[in-house]
Amino acid sequence: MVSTTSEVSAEIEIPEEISGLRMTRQRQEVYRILQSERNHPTANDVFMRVKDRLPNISLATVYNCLEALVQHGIIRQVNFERESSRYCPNLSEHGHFHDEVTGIIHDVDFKSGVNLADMLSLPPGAVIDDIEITLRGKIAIS
Amino acid sequence: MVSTTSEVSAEIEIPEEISGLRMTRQRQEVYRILQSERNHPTANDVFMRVKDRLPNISLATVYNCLEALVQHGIIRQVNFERESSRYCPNLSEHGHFHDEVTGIIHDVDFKSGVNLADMLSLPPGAVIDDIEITLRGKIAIS
DNA sequence: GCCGATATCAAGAACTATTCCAATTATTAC
DNA sequence: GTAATAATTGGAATAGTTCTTGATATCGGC
Repeated sequence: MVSTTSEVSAEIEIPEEISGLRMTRQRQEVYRILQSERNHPTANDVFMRVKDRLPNISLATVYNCLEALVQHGIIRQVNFERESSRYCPNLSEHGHFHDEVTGIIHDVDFKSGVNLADMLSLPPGAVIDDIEITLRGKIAIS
Repeated sequence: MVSTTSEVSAEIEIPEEISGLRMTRQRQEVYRILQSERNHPTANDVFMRVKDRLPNISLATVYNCLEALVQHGIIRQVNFERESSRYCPNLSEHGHFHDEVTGIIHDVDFKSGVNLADMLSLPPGAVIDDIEITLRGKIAIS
């Protein structure tokens, strides 16, 4: 049994397997939290929230689950400076704006037609596998 | 006495104070290493190299020096994933290309006339203080 | 040049995020 | 149902960095 309609609000159905990864109960719940709270939580944030539903889960398992989900391309791991890693279910290519005042992290999409690699003087022969863009700043009061 | 011409090759003259920071012997030597070896070394790399000239320096002092230099805008701290921080004397706005095969980090300049913020759908009112661009990939054999 | 105030340094302990390990439990394939 | 495999747990271990404390060096005023 995966879930019933009698459970808490906004239930998200998660299949038993995603891109070859067996979705155990723990992985489902970890994934569900990332889906419902798009706050870019840390492993510890996820751990504290997932305990409501799986009181016996360990932090190591949360790390394992997050790693498995990242490895299978189901979520993304995001790092700011040397702070704790954060996790993000938004798979579209995007950057992150880190509000220095509130600490909130906003996803930032590229405007259509933008190809970032064209803007850069890359070393000759460079083949890009991944791009990461992080902005830090404030949001002016309007 | 800061240095003499009899010392090792490619001596770099460093003033006694840079942007309000007192340049102690330790800070000078740390800075000198960053200037002469543009490898984006880690704190530990710097520590090992600086011991040639200051055998009694401690790792904590290297961290302190690097922090002071970063805080005064004399060098930049660069982070990849959650690896050790690396340090970089290149103050011009630039990104980093991380070669996954060799581990070498290449500075990547923006092509002239590019304003990155224009390419992004930022949250309304966002004021950017800092942009960080990291690319990961390989360099194709030519 | 001397003296108190301040800044820096050194050494090691402490801290934190993360990973590793060994034992247990769950799941799958047959 | 059983053996093989994979996942989970809890605690120990690790690595990078920061903190603490006492010693040392530097600065500003006299």
